[in-house]
Amino acid sequence: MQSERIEEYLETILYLINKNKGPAKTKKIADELKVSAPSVTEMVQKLAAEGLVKYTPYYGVELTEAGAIKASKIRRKHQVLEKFLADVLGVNKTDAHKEACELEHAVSDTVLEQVCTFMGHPEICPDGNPIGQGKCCTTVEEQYPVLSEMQEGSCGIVSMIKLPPADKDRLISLGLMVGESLVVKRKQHKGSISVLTRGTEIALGNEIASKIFVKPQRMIRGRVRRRGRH
Amino acid sequence: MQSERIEEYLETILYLINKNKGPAKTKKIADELKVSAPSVTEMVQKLAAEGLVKYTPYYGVELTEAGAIKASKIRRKHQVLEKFLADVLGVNKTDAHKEACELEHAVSDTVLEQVCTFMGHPEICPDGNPIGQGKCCTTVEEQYPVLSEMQEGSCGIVSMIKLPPADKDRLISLGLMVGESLVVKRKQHKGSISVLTRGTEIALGNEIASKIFVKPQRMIRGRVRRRGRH
DNA sequence: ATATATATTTAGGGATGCCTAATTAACGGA
DNA sequence: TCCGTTAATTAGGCATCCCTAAATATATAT
Repeated sequence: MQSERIEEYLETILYLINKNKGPAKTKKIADELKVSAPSVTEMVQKLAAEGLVKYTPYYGVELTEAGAIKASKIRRKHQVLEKFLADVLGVNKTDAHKEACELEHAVSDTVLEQVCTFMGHPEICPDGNPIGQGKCCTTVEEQYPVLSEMQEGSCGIVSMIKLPPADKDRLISLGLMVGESLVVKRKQHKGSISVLTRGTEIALGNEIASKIFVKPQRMIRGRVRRRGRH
Repeated sequence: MQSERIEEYLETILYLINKNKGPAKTKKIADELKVSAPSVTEMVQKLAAEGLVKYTPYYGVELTEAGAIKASKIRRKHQVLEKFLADVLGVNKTDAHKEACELEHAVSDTVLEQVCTFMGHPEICPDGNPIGQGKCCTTVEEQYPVLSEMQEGSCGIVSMIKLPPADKDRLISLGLMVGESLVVKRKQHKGSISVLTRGTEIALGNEIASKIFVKPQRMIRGRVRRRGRH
């Protein structure tokens, strides 16, 4: 497994390219990573030798296909972790960003997906940028039914809610959030649906219900096991 | 900030000392860390120079006070993270252990406490060993009231449940778990108490209620904000 | 166009943490 | 006790990633 320094450089290069809409310059990279310019030149030559960047001396650094993929992966890792730290653990934004920088290199791909799934595949990072989609995100979208398509009596666990924050908050205040188990009570006219969550029955219109992805579950003694019980 | 390699060595040395009830031998450390024996000798000399271990050539390595403290901290980090991975994210035990090995060096002290708090200051690691207490754990115990001491009408968030797993599970099935908000409805004779959680009223005996630590909260529009809403 | 400032690269080293090979110390059985 | 085996250490090197100083290329202003 290669150095986490490579990841750091790639991530920075991607960031600078996006920011300046042009090749990443040696000095900018050096400033960003708080290393000297010669260190950057050296590392960039190494990255070029590994086929991760295209390096044109005195011009700047561009990402190759392979480099861009790697960089995007790390960026996604960073964002998912930042979101997790801020939203789940309540770390403040500034710290969350810094901590995510450290963690992004230590978290495996598998665990990252599990973190993402735990949060219901969030779409926006606390820093305001959209979070890149991962395999786990598309799997949910492609393979899990939306609430409005579920049959009466079936049950499952809310896995993703693809709604704007305001709607999400409203659902949360009704007790319907990612990770929560639910049972479909009644399907009504025009796609409306009523579901049971933790003893409360909620009625949802089709526009809402068609944006809630649910992982189907078997019923266990009248109660669906909730994940994350500690 | 010093190398994460030092942390790895210290953790291993602590592990071996506990396991063999004697000084950690060079070869054992080498095997454990999958490095050569000379690498161990070298690093151990460095650790000794920094006052973290007592190193007696041909005899073995012991931890100094400072080294033991550092090692215990890392051990605790590892355990809390392992618990988190296994219980919250659902990573299998073997993987959880491996992943925790990577993460333990990247997670800051602050974030670790927040992870610990999120889980309600667990006492046992999935590996079966007891988890060392941190500052956050003792704070809860010393500063937060237990449920049985709370006044009628007061509310808060369940922060720690100091009960055996079986009792915990029973509470979970009643909807009472760490992170859940509750309102004290009625205090009854002999320390019994009834609480409202998510619309359900639960009655608890004193033995149980006196082991549930609650972080007091102000009521917000009739509903206590739940942490970790994503 | 040219002088000056800035960016970049080359040259030469240093710290860290790992390795193999060779040497030396400790241990256990005949 | 002595010898062979195993463990530990010393010696010498390598890869990674960083640095400063000096040289060179580029950009800017007059």
